[in-house]
Amino acid sequence: MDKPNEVGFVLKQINDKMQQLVNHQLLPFGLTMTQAKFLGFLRSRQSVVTSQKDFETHFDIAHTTAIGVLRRLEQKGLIEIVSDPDDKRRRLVNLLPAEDEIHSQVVETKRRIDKQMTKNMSEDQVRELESRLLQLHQNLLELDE
Amino acid sequence: MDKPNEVGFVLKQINDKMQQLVNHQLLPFGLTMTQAKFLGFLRSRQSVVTSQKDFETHFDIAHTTAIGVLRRLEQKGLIEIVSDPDDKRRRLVNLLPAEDEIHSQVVETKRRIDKQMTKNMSEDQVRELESRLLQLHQNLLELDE
DNA sequence: CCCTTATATGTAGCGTGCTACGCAATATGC
DNA sequence: GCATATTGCGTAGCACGCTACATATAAGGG
Repeated sequence: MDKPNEVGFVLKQINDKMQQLVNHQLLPFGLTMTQAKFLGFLRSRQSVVTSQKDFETHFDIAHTTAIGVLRRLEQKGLIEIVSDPDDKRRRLVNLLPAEDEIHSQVVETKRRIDKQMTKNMSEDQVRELESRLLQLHQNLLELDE
Repeated sequence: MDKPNEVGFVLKQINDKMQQLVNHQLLPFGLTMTQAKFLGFLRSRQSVVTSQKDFETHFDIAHTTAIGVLRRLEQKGLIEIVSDPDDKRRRLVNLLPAEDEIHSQVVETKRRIDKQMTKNMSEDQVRELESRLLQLHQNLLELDE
């Protein structure tokens, strides 16, 4: 019998561990990995009006997932969610000043862990890894029709 | 500003999509990806007595997570959980005959998705990818003390 | 213009990760 | 042998994925 593919197994192990570590390191800021990523995305679009839908599209998640994360960020006073007067279906998401105070530390934390993950690989190797992973992701999306 | 590391982002995208696809393909059997992995592990140890603790160790998960998954498998009549007479702290997990009936189809499903994930890579490239991922995993475990 | 369809958001409820905390049984140290 | 530490399992409760179903608004077709 041919050796079973270990890639899927390892991918999950890595993902779980990464999330666990990032969550732990973000504890001082009262944030989770997902919440930090949401804030990072929002910040990258500071000049663009952003609705809940944009989070779903960017992260490829179910809309209900986005609602939950955004609600928690709102409760922490880091964002506000307001109705769009031009399209009453849409709910727009805005950063609040409170996010400014933690932003740079959160970014630094994420950068530190990213560095550690690939610390003993050359730039070329990281690029190679990244492209293989994107390929793999593409293969999965195909199955999704 | 240097380009942020995309590896972590893509890893999560892949993992979410993989889980979603596997869960969908296992729907006919009433199983989830995690449940199928638990059954696979249990089957690989048919000659060895296996306790709940062994699942925690093998998958590197919190013991509470294992309890939940095992309980659902028990409710489906695929496994049984019994006390160890030699060490009353331990709870032993046994496969039930009902699992036999779906086993081969579940394995085939997992193999099919594994194949698809790496379909346009050579054996060498898959091995290379796997070793990079293991390295990355190791780097994360270091941070974990 | 109305009717239908598509879009954006919402609630409810589940699976699987986690932490915090507690109990009982075993192992260990003096 | 007894006190203490460790181990294995348990409950409770949270975050974040998901699906199924519902609602309101907007867009489009005739």
